[in-house]
Amino acid sequence: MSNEERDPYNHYDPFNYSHQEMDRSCFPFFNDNSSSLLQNHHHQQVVTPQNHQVFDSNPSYMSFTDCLHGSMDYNILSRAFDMSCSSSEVISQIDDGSKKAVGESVGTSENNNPSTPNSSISSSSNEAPATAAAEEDSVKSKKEKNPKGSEEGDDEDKSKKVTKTKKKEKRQREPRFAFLTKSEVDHLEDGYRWRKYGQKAVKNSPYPRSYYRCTTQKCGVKKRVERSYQDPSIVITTYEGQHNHQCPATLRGNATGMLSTSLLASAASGRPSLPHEFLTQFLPMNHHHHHHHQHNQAGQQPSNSMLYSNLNIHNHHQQQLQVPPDFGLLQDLVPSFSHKQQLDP
DNA sequence: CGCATTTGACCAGCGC
DNA sequence: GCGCTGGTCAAATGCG
Repeated sequence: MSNEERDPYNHYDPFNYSHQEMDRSCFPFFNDNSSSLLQNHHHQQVVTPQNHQVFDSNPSYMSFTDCLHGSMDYNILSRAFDMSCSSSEVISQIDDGSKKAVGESVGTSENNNPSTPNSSISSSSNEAPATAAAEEDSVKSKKEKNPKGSEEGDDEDKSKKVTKTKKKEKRQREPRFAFLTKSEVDHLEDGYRWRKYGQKAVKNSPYPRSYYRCTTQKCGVKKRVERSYQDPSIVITTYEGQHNHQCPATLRGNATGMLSTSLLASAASGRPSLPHEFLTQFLPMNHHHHHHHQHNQAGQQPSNSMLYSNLNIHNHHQQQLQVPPDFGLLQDLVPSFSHKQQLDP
């Protein structure tokens, strides 16, 4: 009780992304009519952000923006963002830094792949190889309750301890970013295959939050999907981690794929960090009108509308947008995303 | 039969 | 230390 009152983020904070740093960037989505992949939506709203408060933040944190800038040609991005979008409108896109001490126990995506502890993922992020191991450990400790993990039962105790220690130092999680989408369906098609692994009720919200994991073997990307309780027409999707594989939809070879490919290529030329993730995630998202029905309870292909965007790109120094306490109110968020603070001198 | 979802239990972090 | 909360696990179940 007092809990909520005290915590300014509590009214919202659907993903508790960083109670600290958060990069709230919005950007125009790939919205190119020319790319047949996108069906034009009649009511496309493009909102611009506003009410942004900018904070200078800790150096260890790399904002989404920074990543973008650092690893890829801005022109490409700009161009991409210039295109108009498909059936859904991105209302806002929020980048969450990697930090996060919040109640995320394990959270990191890699830990899902005990089979490939040091998968490509680890190399791409700020995490050391040891990290993966640590996560693996943590998983093990968790599993101790079930008898099946007989493999290395001996190490369990050991693992537990180690886990604890490592966990402490680690604490860093995969960078995440979220965006709001106006959609009737909860789980939007984004070209990847996801398996739902959990669902929880969201505090103060009648809508549950669903947890998904990329089904690709070595890929540990996760995403959370929930509907805004403030505006039920808005779906909040949070991605975490980076895919270490191609988007299945892309492989099919379509316009979107091409687009994504080129973008990815540029991304690859630099740091394979967030941008990559970002792009791989979003691009496919726009062509989801493609049948490719998924195991989605909302199998219908809807009229999602991506609203949103605003990419704050600052090359000079690390600039982060931290979400002000009231950011939590979606109500504020959405409508007020009408302009974003321009930091440019 | 294989894979995805459902769902209650479990766990870790945090505030009190 | 306790309770709350978010996140995850995994058995059961559903579905093609």
